[in-house]
Amino acid sequence: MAPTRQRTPTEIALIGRHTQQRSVVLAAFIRADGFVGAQALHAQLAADGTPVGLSTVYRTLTRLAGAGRADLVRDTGGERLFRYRPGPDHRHYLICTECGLSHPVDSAPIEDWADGIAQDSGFANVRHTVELTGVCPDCGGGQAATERQ
Amino acid sequence: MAPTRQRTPTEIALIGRHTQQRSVVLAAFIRADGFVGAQALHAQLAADGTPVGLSTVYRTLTRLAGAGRADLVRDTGGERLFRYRPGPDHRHYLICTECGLSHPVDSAPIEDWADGIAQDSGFANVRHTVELTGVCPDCGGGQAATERQ
DNA sequence: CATTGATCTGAAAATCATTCCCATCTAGCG
DNA sequence: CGCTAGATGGGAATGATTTTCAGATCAATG
Ligand SMILES: [Zn+2]
Ligand SMILES: [Zn+2]
Ligand SMILES: [Zn+2]
Ligand SMILES: [Zn+2]
Repeated sequence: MAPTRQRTPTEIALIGRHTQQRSVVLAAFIRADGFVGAQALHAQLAADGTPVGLSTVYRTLTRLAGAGRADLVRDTGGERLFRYRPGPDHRHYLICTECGLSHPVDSAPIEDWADGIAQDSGFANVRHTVELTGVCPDCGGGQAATERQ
Repeated sequence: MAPTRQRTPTEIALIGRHTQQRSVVLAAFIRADGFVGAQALHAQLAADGTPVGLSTVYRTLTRLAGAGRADLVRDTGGERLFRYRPGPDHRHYLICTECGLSHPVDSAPIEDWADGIAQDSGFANVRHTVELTGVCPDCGGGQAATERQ
């Protein structure tokens, strides 16, 4: 194997000590470029010839999410899917339930709305989760029906 | 025990055959008046002296959700929480993370926004999940900080 | 460099919600 | 009253995530 020089991504500083495994996990996570599950990432790492323990993958992703560098959703099966978030920005996605394609949406109206609710309600520390799911044009055969959960 | 005549809630017709267990589960579910997990409902039923199998509780709640008579969210631990929905209406709540108090919010702006996204994106069958959580005035001691997930 | 205490890793075991299996009931219909 | 598709329940199975903990690594220090 060629001696791959590891960079030291600044993200790692956010989540503790710098290690080989974290470098590799982070790199693969970024490369994934979309929502990935811990298990899938673990499998990918093994396939790439840089195996890392499943626990370590979980720990790394969980910490990244905690540090605000990863978005987190749950698929319908209850599995957690992570998505790398380069900056501190906050956004929402429309995700295809068939192929996983994720598509950022303009969420300014939501942010304003949520901020307004927070103000009016008297609740403290108001957070929101907004998920949009659907079937993308490539996957959906036909007519566009819009339903509400 | 007094012979409790069972009504036949119309909801049950939506999800199949009418049984004692379904009556009892549905009654407890409605009485719960807020988000409940299947396990909690199962425990409640046992405490009420009308034990029902856990599988049956799961089946009943799942079917109600399928029939559109229950809202469904996941708590941070991955557990599914159900909430009885009397009519076909659709709404969103601001839920206190401390005491569980849920507070309906005006979601018209969200609905419009989501509908707009659905239109523009070309995605079919677009659904949305919107959850607001915070600490209600009774539970929160002090100043109101608003964070974004 | 060598030392050393704090951290990290990973394989296996433990958790825990949810689903599956299947022998046994029962609602609903004639 | 029978009959049968549908329903029940308890225990086993599943599957994602977490915990455990002994040994490996890191980074700071002398
Ligand atoms: Zn798609
Ligand atoms: Zn937002
Ligand atoms: Zn409260
Ligand atoms: Zn809505």
